[in-house]
Amino acid sequence: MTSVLFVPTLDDVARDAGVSPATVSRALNSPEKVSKAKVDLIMSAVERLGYTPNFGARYMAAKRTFTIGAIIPTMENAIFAQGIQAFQERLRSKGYTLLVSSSSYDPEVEAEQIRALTSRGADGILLIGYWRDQGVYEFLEHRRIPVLLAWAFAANNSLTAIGFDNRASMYRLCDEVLSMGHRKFGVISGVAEGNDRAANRLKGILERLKIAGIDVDTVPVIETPYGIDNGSKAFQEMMEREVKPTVVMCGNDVLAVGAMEKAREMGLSVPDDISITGFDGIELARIVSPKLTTVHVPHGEMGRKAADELIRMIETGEPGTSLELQSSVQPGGSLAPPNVP
Amino acid sequence: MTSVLFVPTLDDVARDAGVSPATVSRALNSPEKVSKAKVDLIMSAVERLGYTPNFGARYMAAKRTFTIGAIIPTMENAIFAQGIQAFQERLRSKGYTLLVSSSSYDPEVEAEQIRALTSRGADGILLIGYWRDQGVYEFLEHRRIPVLLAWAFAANNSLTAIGFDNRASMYRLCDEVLSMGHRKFGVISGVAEGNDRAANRLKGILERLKIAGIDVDTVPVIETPYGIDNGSKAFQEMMEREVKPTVVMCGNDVLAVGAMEKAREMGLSVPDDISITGFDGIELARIVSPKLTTVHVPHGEMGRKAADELIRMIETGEPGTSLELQSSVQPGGSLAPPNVP
DNA sequence: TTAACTTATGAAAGCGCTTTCAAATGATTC
DNA sequence: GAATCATTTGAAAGCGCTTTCATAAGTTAA
Repeated sequence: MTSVLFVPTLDDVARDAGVSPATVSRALNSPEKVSKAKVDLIMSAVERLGYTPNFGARYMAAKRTFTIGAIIPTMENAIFAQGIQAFQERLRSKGYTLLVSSSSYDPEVEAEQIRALTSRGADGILLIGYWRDQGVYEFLEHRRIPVLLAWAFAANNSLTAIGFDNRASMYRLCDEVLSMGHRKFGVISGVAEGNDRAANRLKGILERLKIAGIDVDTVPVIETPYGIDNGSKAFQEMMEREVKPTVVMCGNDVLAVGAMEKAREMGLSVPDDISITGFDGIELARIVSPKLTTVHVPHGEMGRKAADELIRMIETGEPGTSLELQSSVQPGGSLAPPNVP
Repeated sequence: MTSVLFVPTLDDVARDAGVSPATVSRALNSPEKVSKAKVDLIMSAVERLGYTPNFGARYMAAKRTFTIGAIIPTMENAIFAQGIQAFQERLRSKGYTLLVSSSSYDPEVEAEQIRALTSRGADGILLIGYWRDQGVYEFLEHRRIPVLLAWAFAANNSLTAIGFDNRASMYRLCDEVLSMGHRKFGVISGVAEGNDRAANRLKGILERLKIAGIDVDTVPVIETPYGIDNGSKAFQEMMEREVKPTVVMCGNDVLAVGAMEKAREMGLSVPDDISITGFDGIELARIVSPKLTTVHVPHGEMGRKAADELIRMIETGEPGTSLELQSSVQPGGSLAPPNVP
């Protein structure tokens, strides 16, 4: 039961409706320029034939596809999920389609995806964080493809970003931890190389500790890719060392939850024996017990604002305006004053 | 510092290399048809000019884009992450680009995304599960776009699928639970309407219970969207009822983990006071304590095989071959015999 | 009624690529 | 050395759309 292969084109619609292709095109893209009667006629022909525009052709003729690309480092865990979801919903409500790729934290792959997306006519692109080869930015600038960065914000950077200050956010959380009386820290960080978010979070901790008069060189820091398992492994490694910390600050919630589970497994009570903190404020952080003390990031707001701004850049051709969003410390039971034995 | 807007075309490359556009096209797409000397000449021109093909034009001329689309119900939790990651890696290794959209479990949105992806020239499409409006399949068949379904497998269905039998998998897990001696069941299912995976998992449980002589009508079933929080809420609701189950079987790991956390919060010990099971075998299931008894699904294998088969369908034009993968019960500490008081 | 605008429509060019077809070149055979 | 065949190349058509430009039709003003 194979149907006849006939994919209707705009010309077919025109013929069917008894008008010219130009009129069909206008009826579809700017109906206010076409008489009401013809619009109706054309729309019913579209319906009848099951016409869908060919975006390749549309792109060639108009250089517009109403498609926006986003490249995220990973889909493996939920750190980007909520923000991207909000981003997509907002785009959709404004008539744009979001296409997502993931780069597995590999700069080569990311560069390739960027080329793929622009070759396929993306009107604009969302990327995560700042750090990437300068050539990538030159390529995009050269092609006049609007780019917006999210999940990070740096005041003195000319690139358009809508995000939060990872360093300052972690700095404030560290404040909180210090105010509880902790002096013996451990850090489980994401891989900082090539990842400005991870690097800045780490920096935020170390800067604050230095100011607190703590010898930063003695603070154990383990870098590991985001992942629950990796958090567990890193925590175990850290607790097997000579000097044990009273608090372990983790680069994100996923690592922190891994650490918490390992602590439980090792018979350590959180927060009585050890405090643990996270970053991101994903669902997971609220659900573990005790709740994770973490940094709440306004994912939804970030996604929506990013969508609005990127569309504005695309439609006006103006340069983008960066926006810093505020994060906040989200208290949970996983952080408490250290137990002085 | 704005650079001049000059996006080189294939014609520019041809001019630069002193050959015809046809030769450039061939050098790019089937270099074996062009003399070695010219290929080198052309490649260095490509390099020098920073040429990237325009896929819109390529699609128009050749109806091929080396792009594959996948539409997954959600990115909010990790249930599809691992499989899609494997799918993407395999596609990439074969020269295809994966573009992902998420439908938020909304059939309307999914249909729209399918149209969007085909309009943009996807060579093939990956969808999750079977159930969707017949019109969608007709549309795709009519356009001759190969479709492959994953995460499900039904023997007597003509659609090509690479996945596992959700009903049978859950049936076997239920076997296991029964063999522990449980007779009082509770079920926290995903929303079954419009979701064959959720519906079949539920069916698997109820069928098995019926055979075990349990009055299925008395088994409490709560349907709720996948989400840790929702699992927690559902669990609480279930435990507040008159008759309390000794085991709660959940539609996936995310719900199960939510249930486990709520149990802990309510002061119920797992598995002493209550057993809990999941489905999927994601990282989360291994990391909670006790480990979750769940159904292990071969995500990676499924992703890779799906990529291979979809590419085969695209490149040969032949109809696809379905493949059933085997799931297995993954034992964890969350399931134990009921405590007879 | 006619001039002066507006508004609605169509003809046709062109976007950047692939591919068919024909021609040219080179290699092989008798 | 001519005939045959394989290989390499280029000219040109065409994919489905948008948009400019020109024209036709409908309004308003004089």
